[in-house]
This record gives sequence, structure tokens and C-alpha cells, in this order.
Amino acid sequence: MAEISKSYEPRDVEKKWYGAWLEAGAFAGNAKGEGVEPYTIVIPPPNVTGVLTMGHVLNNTLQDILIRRARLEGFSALWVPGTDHAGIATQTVVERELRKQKQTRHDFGREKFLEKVWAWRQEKGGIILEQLRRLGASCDWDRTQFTMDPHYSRAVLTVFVDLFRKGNIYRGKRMVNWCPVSQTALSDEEVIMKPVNGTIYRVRYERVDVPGQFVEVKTTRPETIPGDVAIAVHPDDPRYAGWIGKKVRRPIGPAAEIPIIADASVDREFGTGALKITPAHDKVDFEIGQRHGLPAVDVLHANGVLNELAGPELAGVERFAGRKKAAELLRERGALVAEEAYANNVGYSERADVPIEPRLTWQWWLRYPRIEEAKAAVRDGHIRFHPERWSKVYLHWLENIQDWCISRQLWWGHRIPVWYRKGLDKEKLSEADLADPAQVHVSLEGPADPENWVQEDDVLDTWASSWLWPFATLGWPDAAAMERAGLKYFYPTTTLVTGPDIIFFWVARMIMAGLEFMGPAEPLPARGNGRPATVAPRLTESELKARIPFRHVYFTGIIRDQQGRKMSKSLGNSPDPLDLIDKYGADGLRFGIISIAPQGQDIRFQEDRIEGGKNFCNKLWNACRFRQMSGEAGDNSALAAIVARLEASKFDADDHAILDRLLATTREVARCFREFEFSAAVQGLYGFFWNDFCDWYVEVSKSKLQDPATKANCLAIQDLVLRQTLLLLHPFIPFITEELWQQLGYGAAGRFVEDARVEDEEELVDVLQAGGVGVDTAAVASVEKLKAFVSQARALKAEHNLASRRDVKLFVIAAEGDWNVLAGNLAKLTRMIGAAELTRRDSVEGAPAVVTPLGTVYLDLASTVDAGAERIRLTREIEQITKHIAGTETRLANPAFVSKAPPAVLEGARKQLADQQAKKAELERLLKALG
RNA sequence: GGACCUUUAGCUCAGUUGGUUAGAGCGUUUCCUUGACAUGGAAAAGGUCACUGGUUCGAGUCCAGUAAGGUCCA
Repeated sequence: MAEISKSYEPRDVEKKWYGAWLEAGAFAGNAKGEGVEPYTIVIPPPNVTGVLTMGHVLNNTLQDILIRRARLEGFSALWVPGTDHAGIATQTVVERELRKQKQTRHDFGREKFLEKVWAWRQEKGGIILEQLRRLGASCDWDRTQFTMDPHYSRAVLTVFVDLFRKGNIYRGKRMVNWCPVSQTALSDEEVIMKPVNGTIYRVRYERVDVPGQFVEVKTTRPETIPGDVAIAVHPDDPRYAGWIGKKVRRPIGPAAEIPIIADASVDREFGTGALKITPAHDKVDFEIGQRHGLPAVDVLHANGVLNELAGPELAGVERFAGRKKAAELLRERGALVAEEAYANNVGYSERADVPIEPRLTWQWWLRYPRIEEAKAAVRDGHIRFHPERWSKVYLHWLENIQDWCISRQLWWGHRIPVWYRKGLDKEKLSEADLADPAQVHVSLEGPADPENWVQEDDVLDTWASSWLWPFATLGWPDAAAMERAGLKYFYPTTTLVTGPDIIFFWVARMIMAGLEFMGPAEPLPARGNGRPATVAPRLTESELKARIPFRHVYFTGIIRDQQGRKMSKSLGNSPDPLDLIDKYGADGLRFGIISIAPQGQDIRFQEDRIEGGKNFCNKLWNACRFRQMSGEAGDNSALAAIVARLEASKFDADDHAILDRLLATTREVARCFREFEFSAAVQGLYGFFWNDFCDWYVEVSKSKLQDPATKANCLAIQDLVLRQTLLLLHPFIPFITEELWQQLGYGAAGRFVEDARVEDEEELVDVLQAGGVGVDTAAVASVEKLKAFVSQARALKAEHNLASRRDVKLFVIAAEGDWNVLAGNLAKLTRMIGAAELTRRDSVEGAPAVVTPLGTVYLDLASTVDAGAERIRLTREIEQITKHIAGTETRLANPAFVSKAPPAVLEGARKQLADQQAKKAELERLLKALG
């Protein structure tokens, strides 16, 4: 076997093993028969436009950890990868490219433009998946999906047709969030509220019947005044008693007299208590307008430029310029009373990052199915959120859910499968038309006589395709494809890993989609447009369990920079993960990012933790190297083979202690996986491996390996610990653990780590017991004392500037039992402390000393010691211990404590006091001896 | 306006049913190139656990309130 090289070079190791895994088909998810449980994850599909961010690194590392651990635990694991067509985002990117050549999508037309987008996707769409491979993601790449793949599109359109026929989808003219840049409607979820410092204008409207009398309103949007159709006041507002029903003049825009109306929804406290009503440009105004039968006067073009209805002075002016112009016009006409600074919240388009316009348009709407069952699924624990608190956010959203605007005025996406009979006026579509197959055709195939029909131009919201991800990626709705993909076996999936920012966009909607569509196939109404008014019966609990898309949802934190800002492309504060992989290795990056990602908290990114990840890998590498250099490899082919090499009769306290810690760590890691506490798992493994194994066991090994009597057992212990540690670490750092596993010959020849099974604590105990090995807890306790002894002796040396000297002599005054413990470990102790010898004495005079749990250690420096300094040090220590004694005594003197505290605590306190008093007495004796 | 989260060492954070003298990594100081590892080893300094009250024999931990910062929903 080749020797492990002196330094760890991640690049070669990573490339080699990823290739080997792929070649062996190690990531393939196969439906297994009875007795083998599935473990399924579907990737949150990254935007096809995307490149890997730190968020992806965290998210996908977590999924990879789960899926690799699942393989090690014997599950049939499947991780389905893929990408999302990301309607607006992708179209925007391609249009931006076109704009560089001074072209727009309209220069090409729908078909040609879509060809361009597909070409772009062909070229750039695989980048992010390639990057995930660098990270080590063990997805079943043969199953890679795209939300615009033919079969996936079929799923999306099937769902549309089905929900249309069930009457959940309708067309309506409503206020929508309109993005003037993308020129499409957006769902409420795609609107980001931002605080904006702006101006509020106080504007007065003159009464028609009483010239010189005015009603004042406050508005942030004077450019919409030409669209005003009324002024509203509260019916009980005494200030306006007698004004209701009178008319005022619109101060700008086409001349008009508009009524003062009374509406109870007006807030009397805000501004002057009078509100201008502009139904076409404000949701609340629209509702008031509806109640009062007022017209909606839309003064904006779709692109945000004011139109002719705004009047000749404003027509053709862009909306923000129009605002200034409107203010000027008002001022000229004496209608502007005042301008005040004003901070309010404005809705911005998520993608284009410009203020949205409330706009009245015809759109397709979806009444969500299975809302009640979706609540129950989470409330009753069929789906568990981690951390649990997100379920509250989820439930709150479902309580207040609004119909979903699913149509987008884009070209890139799933074109809505609706055809209108030629000549039908889309602007006057009624529910009766929708129900009439002679007027509106809805199907996957389209009408048989296409020449008589016109297809809907709009496409579906991207999320109206990704909400089907957990089952559309498993072949739904095609029966043969479902069989091939193993939907029946792998669904419901096990765990979803995602960010809380898409809890509404995606998580909630997937749950509703799963509940609606994962039942036994319900035949669609074969003919016609369906649209029954009946409501589907509530799902039973067992139906619910079978239909949910996943059982656990793990919400990651958001990765922030050092200043706590979100990482974003525009701020340029996000490191490129590929650079980090080059610098620290994929394993180092994975280990580092997980170690700083506690459950449920946002993550402050620190590159030094990634460096720490690399350092840990290097430590692991070198510890394995030390094992290899220490002696011949024994039979490492299986755990039992290694255990068979242990010689229980030759165990010393250190052997017991390291096995005890290995068992505890095995248990702790298992607990962390159950509780989704990945950073705790990593920290536990770090502490165990670095402190317990390397700093202590490997160091004491150096003596044990010198002795032919203990060498073989020591090597077997090292193999046992390294094998199990590699198994526990493998999900977190797969590459290096695979390399070392192979180098040290653990497991069967020619097999991977994941062909082995990770033993849990009980299994480990059983195998040890079968090999005649039991852990002696008394021995474990004595190692703690030995560690303290070594540490204190080293400190004593350091304090006298002898840290690096290895020739000092140490004397110890110890009780018989303590000395026996020391005497049994002399070679190790002198080596660890760096002393020439350690001998027992009955008395020592005037030498610096330290009190340890195994006796008092003296440095043989009687002649050179600075008695003054030593006196000060001892006095300080006595002061400290006296304080602690006082604290312990106070507790014990409290009768309530003595009578109420549990016996174990009481006993502990008494022992503590005794130990403290003994130590103090010893320190005082030392001080006195100094003279 | 409503909900949630955070506040512990210079920095970033752990701290799992309340129980010895509150931990880690990084940074800092001193020493060490001793044959696994300087991507390392040894030692050390550094904290009135945001504040105020309460419950308790006992509170970083539980409860109430206050302050500051953050997130989401209106």
C-alpha cells in the first residue's frame, strides 16, 4: 500500500474520488424491495441562470450530509437534482443581453426569442450543477430534471387543466402588482416592502358650490390626481358634516368635478381625514370605488409612463418625473398647500427592484386546494419543521391566504393551455364563457381545429411549476414514468432542506399540491370544462400521511457577511465558493460552513472558520499517517476483525478512556442527526478527534508503541478509533475520508466507505463485548486525573520558563493509591510532561510545587527558585481557593439546600468542599515551607 | 400595528429537561522546527452571561417587563 503523503492536497483527492463514485454509479437511487427503507431528498432546484453562492453551499452540503448518512445507515437513498426555469429571472437575463445590442424581445417575436433563451440555457444552464459536483454533492445525476422538460411541462399543464375543471382556476379583472419594467403581473409574494424616504404633498380641492372653500388631502402620489374620481371622508367626521354629496374640482388633469363621498373605512386620524380616491392606482381606493360604483381611470401605460388620460401636460412623462411635474402644476395653480418629508413602505418588484404599480388587469387566479389539510399536516406533526417555530409563520400565512395570481405576461415559461374561440372578447369573459367548451378550450393537446382558436398569451408563474417538484420529478403524471422512477417507493420524500425565505413561495405550495394530487388517480371530467361547485371531501389522516410531499423540513439560516448584511451579487460581498474550494478544498469548505451554521440562526460568514475546516482535514490526514507509520496494517477488513485484534488483558486506563469517548461521540452524532443539529455534530467530532484522540491518545501511544507487549493492542485501538471516526465524519467530509479509508484498508477491498454501515453505539458495544472488551469507567475517571496532572506539571514548568526543557526532574508527594496510578503510567507521563524523571518523595523543601488530583508535584529547582515570586503565586492561589471554599460552605450551611437538593448534588458539594480544603491545606503547607 | 429571533471572552458563536470554578474557534501574550501534523504543540491572559424584577435551596438556563439590534407579515 502506498504511503500517505506528508501533506494533504485536496484537489487530487477530490477529483479522483468523485470520478470513481460516478463511474461506479454510487449515487444511483434504486427502489429496493421490502425491508429496505427509502430516504429521499429532492433538491431545491436552483435557477437555471444561477451560479453557486454560499447559500447553495450550505444548503446542498446539508442535503449531501443527510443523504450520505442515510446510505451509511442502510437506507436506499435518493437525491434528485435539477434546475428551475425561473421565468422572470431568466427572461430578464436574456433580455439584458439583447439590450446590449440595442434589441428587445419584440424585435424577434415570441418563437425566435424563446429559441434564444433555450440556446442560452443550453450554454449556461449546466454551470451550477457542475459546481455542485465540485462540492461533492452525491445527487443521482441520471435523474437531473428541468422544470421545462417535456414530461415536467406535461405535469404542469395537467395540473392547470385539472384545477381549471375543478373550478379552482378562474380569470378575473383585479388589482395586481404590476412591474413596469418586466411588464408583468406579480404575486404578492414577489413584492418586497421597503421603507422609502419620500415626500407627502398636501393638496387642496376647491368646492364647486362654494368657491374659496377647499378640502385638503395628503398624498405621496400627486401624478395620479388625474385619475381621482372622488374624495372620501368618514361619515361621522364632524369636520365634513354637510360636505358629503357636494363636488370638488380635480386640480390637475382633464377638468372634472368629483364627488365627496362617505365611507366608513376612511381613517379619520390620518392627515386631514379626507382621502383622494384613485381606483385604478390603489388597492384600497379600488375597493372603495367598487362600493360606490365609481369608475377606475387608469392614467398610466403598462411601462409606467403617464397616458393621455393624465392630461396634455403629463401625458408621455415617466411616472417619477410625472410626480415632480404634477407637484409643479399644483403649485402653479395654488393647489399645493405644503410638502413634507415622509417615510413610508413601498412595494418593490423582487426581480427588477423598482416600485410596483397596483394595476387593474385581467389575470388568471388560483384558489388554493387543500388549505385546511395543509394546516393540519403541519399542526398535527405529520410534517415537522426544524426549527419548529417556522410552523407558526406557515400557519399564519395559510390563515390569511389570498388567491394566487398565476399568470405572467412573459414568454419564457409554461404557456397557459387555454384557447379562446376566435372573436371572443377576452376583456368580457364571464364564468359562463369559462364553463362553455364552445367558447373556451382547455386541454393539454389544444383544440382539434386550431384555426378557429387563439391561445392565451400568458405563461404560468414559475412557482406554479416548482410546487409540483417532489412528485413531478418522480415521473408524475405518467404511469410508466412513475413506475420507472419509483414514485411509489420514494414518495413521500423524507427531508426538504431550504431557506425560510421561500416558505410561502414554495414549501407551503408544495404541501398543498402534494395533498391535492398524490391521491389515487381521480379521473378528470373527460369532456367539457367541468367546473363543479362541489368541494372535495376532507382527507383522512392516513390519506394525509400518504400524500404529504416530505416529512421533515429543515430551514437553514441565511448567510451574511461580517457586517451582518445579506450576501448579494450587487453588494459584491459574497465570496465565490469555487475560490474557497481551490483554497481550502471542498471538504474544508463543507466542514467550515457546517461548523458555523447552528440550527435556525443566521450565519455570519468567517473565512477563518473555513480555514479551520481545512486544518481539521489536515489533522485527520496526519493522524492517519501516524497510524500508518507506526506499524504494519493488521486485518482491518471489518469492525469485528479489528476488535478481534484487541487484547483486553493489556488495556490500560487510556485504552478504556478513548473507547469510552468513542462510544459517547457515536451516541452524540446519532442524536445530532435525529435533532438536525449538524454544527453540534461537527463540533463534537472535532473535540473528540483533536483533543481526546490526537492530543491525548496518540501522544500516550508513542510510549505504548515502544513496548512490544502493548504495541499490537495500541495499533488495534487506533484502527478501531480511526475507522469509526472516518465513518462518522464521512457525510461531512466525504473526499478525504474516502481516501484515508482506502489507504488504511478499512472495509472490504474495492468498496467505498458508503458500502459499509455506520454502527450505532449499541452495535459498537455489542461487537466489543463479543470480542471480550468492556469499558472500565473507573479507569476512565483516572485518565481525567492523569490529564490534570500532566497539564499542571507542564504549567509549573512553563511558569519557571522551562517549558521546552526535557531534562528536569520532578518529585511528587502522593498518597499510596495516587502514586500507584502514577507509577503505572510513568513512561507516558514523563514523555508528556517533558521530564527526565518522576520520583516519589516523602518530603521536599523549598522547591516550587503545584497541587494536583494525584499529589503535589515539585520541580527540582530548590537552589535557583525565586522564593518571592513563588510566595506571591501561592498566596494568589490560596486566595482563590479560599473564595471557592467560602462559596461551597455557604451553600452547605443553608438548611434549605441541605434538605431540598437531590442527594447526588449534596454529595457532590460535600466532596467538593473536602477536596478544596485539602488543596488549601497543601498550598498553605507549601507556602510555609518557603519560609 | 402584529409575530418571531438575537443580546455570553477583543471578534464570531456553543452552552440539550435549572446543579462543581460558564466553554470552543479565531485573535492576543510567552515558549517550542521534539521523527503524524508549524495547516502543528505547550502554557497563559481575557466574561458582574444586555438591564430590572420574579419563581427556586440554587438561574446564563424558567417567568414578566425594559432597552438595543435584526427578520417576516400587515
